[in-house]
Amino acid sequence: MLSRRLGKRSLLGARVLGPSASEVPLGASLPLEPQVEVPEGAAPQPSLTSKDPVCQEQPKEVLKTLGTSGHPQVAFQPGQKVCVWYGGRECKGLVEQHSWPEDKVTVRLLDQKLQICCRVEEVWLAELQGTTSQVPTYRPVSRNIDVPKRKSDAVEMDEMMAAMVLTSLSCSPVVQSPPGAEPIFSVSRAACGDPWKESGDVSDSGSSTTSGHWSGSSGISTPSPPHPQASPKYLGDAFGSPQTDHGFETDSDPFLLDEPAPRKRKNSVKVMYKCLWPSCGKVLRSIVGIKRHVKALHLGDTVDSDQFKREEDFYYTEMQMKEESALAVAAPPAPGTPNGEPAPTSRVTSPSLAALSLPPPKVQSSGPEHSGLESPLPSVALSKSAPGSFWHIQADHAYQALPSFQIPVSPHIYTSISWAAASTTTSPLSPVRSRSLSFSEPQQPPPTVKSHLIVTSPPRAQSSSRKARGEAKKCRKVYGIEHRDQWCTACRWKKACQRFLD
DNA sequence: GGTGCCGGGCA
DNA sequence: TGCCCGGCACC
Repeated sequence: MLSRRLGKRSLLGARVLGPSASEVPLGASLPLEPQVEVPEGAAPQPSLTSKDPVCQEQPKEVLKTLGTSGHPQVAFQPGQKVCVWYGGRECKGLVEQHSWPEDKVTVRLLDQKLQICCRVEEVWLAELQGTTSQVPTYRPVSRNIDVPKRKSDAVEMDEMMAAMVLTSLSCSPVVQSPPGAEPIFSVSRAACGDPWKESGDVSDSGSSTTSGHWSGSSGISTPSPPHPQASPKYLGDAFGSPQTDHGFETDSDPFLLDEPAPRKRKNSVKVMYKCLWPSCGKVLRSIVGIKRHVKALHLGDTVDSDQFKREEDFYYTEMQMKEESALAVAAPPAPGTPNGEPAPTSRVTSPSLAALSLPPPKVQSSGPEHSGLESPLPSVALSKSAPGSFWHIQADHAYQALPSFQIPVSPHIYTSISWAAASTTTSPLSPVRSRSLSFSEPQQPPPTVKSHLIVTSPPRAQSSSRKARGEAKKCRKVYGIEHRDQWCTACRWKKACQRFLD
């Protein structure tokens, strides 16, 4: 499960070049190979020769990124009946010529009176069709995943969004492909006619791949395209409007209306989730939202097969960004300015890492949620006025800011924080009294550990959540309600009195 | 019921 | 962050 999750969650898995079909059986997990190899190795260029004008009419549906690493091929004989993928469907034809050095087969289509030139792996014997053992190594459907037809301007958005995704992923320790890889890919894809664009309606009926989303064969393996039944709103949102498709979405997302917005009172680090779907990059604030986004927009809502369940888990990544960065993200960068790319300040987990780090939102919540008294802040330098009021000021400051370990009771006497019982018989404002502070010490283990350190600690409240009522008089009692203005700030705010600490 | 104060809302 | 208050537990 985990391995599967890791593999799926990996963005590399979203768009990687795996070995050819002969090297990896169908259904096997894809190896993590940087996508940057696309332009280098098996050239993702048309697999057909350009010498034959007919070849230039080769259907663009045919995936053009087949690996050429020499896997065994069938030797086609002239006149042999074969099947070839053409025009989005299988066509029967006769082998005209099989050029071994080029691994090309010239096939004359029977029904279209055409002669096409294609790779060996794109051709399979007609008489073997239907037998599983001889399923041709090239099945376009399994490698060229359906993508809905796009408008022409979608190409620009593709590049932009791809750059966004890649930029964010460039921080990943797993992905090390240079940032230029993705644009190269996009450009080449666009240059070669954008096979995504025209292959949207290719049926997957003949494919026996495991999930339909992932191909075990070579070539540009991409996840399944947006489901054609996805709501038009989201289709338009994701593909139609570059202005709004920077992947940033606030809680106005109707999908998120039913989930509580995370408290942003104290958390400075915000966890956001970014869709890793190619050319999407949508960023949502909640895991549920991103899952729904992936599911609804990319995987398709109506898919009910088990193989698609929780598939959306693998198409988003977790980002932790500072609050201001998150706000900056909320404002879409100007189109065409790559520097407007949201820069997660903390980290961007690769999909695989994100899988390990889930559930993420609690990661760094401990610090801000702690009360100020438990925060290991440095001593607050105080330059207060009269020594007589020093304690008062210090006490009040202790609530508003943070007390140091040694609280100056007077200019010469410091009271160390301890759990020792305080003498309540002394005058509350005596500058020489010994005082103990009952609030928790910073940088200390939980009270269970502390309790054995101080034998004389007063009985604490059994409830750890609520502080025991102190024995000392509080401002309310000392000054009375009529002199509320003389109370310490904490008392005025109905907080734990910081002037008459227990 | 009075009091202390935690938790949370609001500006 | 400062200020305020509801509500709860303790006395």
